[in-house]
This record gives sequence, structure tokens and C-alpha cells, in this order.
Amino acid sequence: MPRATAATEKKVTDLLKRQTLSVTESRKRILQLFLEQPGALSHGDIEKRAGGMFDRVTIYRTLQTFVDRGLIHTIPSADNAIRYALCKDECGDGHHRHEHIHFVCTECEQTFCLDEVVTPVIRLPKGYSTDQIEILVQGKCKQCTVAERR
Amino acid sequence: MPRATAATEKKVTDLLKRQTLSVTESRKRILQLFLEQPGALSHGDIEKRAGGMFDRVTIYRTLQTFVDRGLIHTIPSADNAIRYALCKDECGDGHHRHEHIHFVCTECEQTFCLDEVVTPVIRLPKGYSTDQIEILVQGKCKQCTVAERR
DNA sequence: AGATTTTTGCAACTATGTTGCTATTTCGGT
DNA sequence: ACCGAAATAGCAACATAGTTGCAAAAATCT
Ligand SMILES: [Mn+2]
Ligand SMILES: [Mn+2]
Ligand SMILES: [Zn+2]
Ligand SMILES: [Zn+2]
Repeated sequence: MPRATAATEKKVTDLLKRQTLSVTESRKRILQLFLEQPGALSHGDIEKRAGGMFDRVTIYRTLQTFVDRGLIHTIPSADNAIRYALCKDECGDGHHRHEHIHFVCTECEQTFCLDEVVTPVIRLPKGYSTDQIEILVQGKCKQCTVAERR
Repeated sequence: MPRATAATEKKVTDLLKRQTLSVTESRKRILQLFLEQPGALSHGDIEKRAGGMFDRVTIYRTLQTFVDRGLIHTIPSADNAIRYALCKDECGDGHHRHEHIHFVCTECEQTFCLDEVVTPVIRLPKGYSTDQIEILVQGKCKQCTVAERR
């Protein structure tokens, strides 16, 4: 895994500038980590992968900034470690619009956005209103299923 | 809110004995807290409501025991505080079977099990298998909607 | 009631997340 | 390229969440 090719360097810089965010080392590196990785990342994952390059607080603040700007979104979990994943186009400064589900693999422990699976409508009892729906499916992911079949 | 009426005292004792669990002060009190409360409780909630009566570790261990025996189940969250709620009949020693959704109210911040709302089937792409589905709906709950209408 | 088993409380530790403050970096204008 | 203002990073200190080992206390069994 290369530190940063000229191409990805440009890509993350452009992404940051598009959100009128200052281009800093930590923001570039953290954004790059998300781009070069299929699954979601927790704060701890990022800390490890960045190899002590940045302060813990900087990582927390960078993640929060990215969430605020609609670059990444949070994924709830049952193990008390919020995960983050890249947003697609629809999200932006101050607003998120997600209609996909999240998949947690019990084998590789990774969390994925399944963008092609749309969240169904949930009919609630009278008196309840819906702001947002989050669907977490737990099971075995594609890669792990294939690996097992070998 | 009474400490423990004779009736609830008997009820929690019976529940514990049915699971062949020793009947202790902490288990009785924590179970009682769940029974006298409509929403889910986090470890922190229980610590506060028990008023320093028990050690933090005891509460953690009691909750884990209750989860293992199928008395309560966990509810994932986006705020890094796992919540717990009573199971209905279907769950037991070593197994949980839940098909209801969870509702998080943005007003009162409470989390509720909506037992009457059944989780829909989620069709996944080829290669993925499903163990468990967790649905979290965020919005305004019944009580808060009524309160607003006043 | 006494022996045995289970549970509790304490201490010590790790992980996760937040806030205030100062030094450093980024960026816009010259 | 350089300067000043504004934004960001790092540090320290703190708060909350969760875990483990061990000895004392209690619940259960006979
Ligand atoms: Mn997602
Ligand atoms: Mn529930
Ligand atoms: Zn997997
Ligand atoms: Zn409410």
C-alpha cells in the first residue's frame, strides 16, 4: 500500500477543496485511508493505520469535520466503536441523505455499505414519526463466503 | 417510585429462579429497574438509578449474565452507549430470537422496543448471508408527539 | 448449621471520547 | 515570496465505557 501516489494525492486534495476545507496532512491521509479501503473504519482503525502520525484528538476532530461536511457518515454498532464510511454524492455540507443498508461480517469483522440495497419503508404505529432509518445486517460477506468455498 | 413492593419483589425473584440464577440484591434491583420502565437502559442509566448501591463492575457483570440467559437484549446505537431491554418469551439460555425494531426518540432520547413492528426481509446481493437484522428508526415517539400537541 | 459454590467489591488497567489552551500550519492578499 | 489573520494540530487533563484478577461476602446445597 503506497503512502500516496500523485494521483490519489490530487484526488484527496480536490475533494477537500471542493468542501472549502484547508488541505492538511491529517485530512489528506485520513481521506486517503477511506479511499483505499472497501470497508468502514473506526477511530481506532485509523489511528493504527496512520501509524501514530497524528494525535488522537486530531483524528477525532477530522472525523467530525468530515461528518459535518458530508464527506463521511457514521454507522452504529453493538460493540461501542462507531464506524465511518465515505458518503456518495448526495451528501453535502450539513446534510446527509442515505438510503442504503450496512452489513457487518461476523468472519472478517468488517462493516460495509451495501449501496445497492435500499432501506425499505417501515410502517410505525400511530403517533410515531420517522426521521431516519438505519438497517444493520449481520452475516457472512461476499469475500468470506468465497474464501470458505475454496 | 417505590423501592420494591412485595409484588414486584416476588416477580423478579421468580424470573431469576426460572433461569436458575442466584437471587441477589443487585440482580433483583436491576431487573426491577427494567420492569418499572418502558424504555431501554444503558449501563450509565442503571448506575444512576441504582444510586450508587452497586459497584460498576457488578452492574456490567449482571447485564452480561442477563444477556447470556436471554432475560435482556442489547440495542446498538450511534452514541457509543449500548442499551439493554427486556426480552419477551422467545429468548432463553444462550439464544435470542428477536424480530422487532427499535425506535430512538430525538426528543426524550429514549429507546423503545416496538414489538408490534416486525423486521422485514432484506434481500442481499449474491454471496452475502444473513444471521441477524437490526433496525433502528429515529424520530419522535408517541408520548413526545402527544406532549407537543398540547 | 456448615461446607461449597457463586457473586460481589475493589484495584488496576485499557479503550473511547471531549475540552481548553497554545503552537503551528494554511491561506488569502500584497 | 512574504506577511498577517484564521484555521488547525498537538498537548494536557479530564470524562465515560468496559475488562480482568483476586479476596471477601453472600447465596445455595446438603
Ligand atoms: Mn454507509
Ligand atoms: Mn428490543
Ligand atoms: Zn467478511
Ligand atoms: Zn420521546
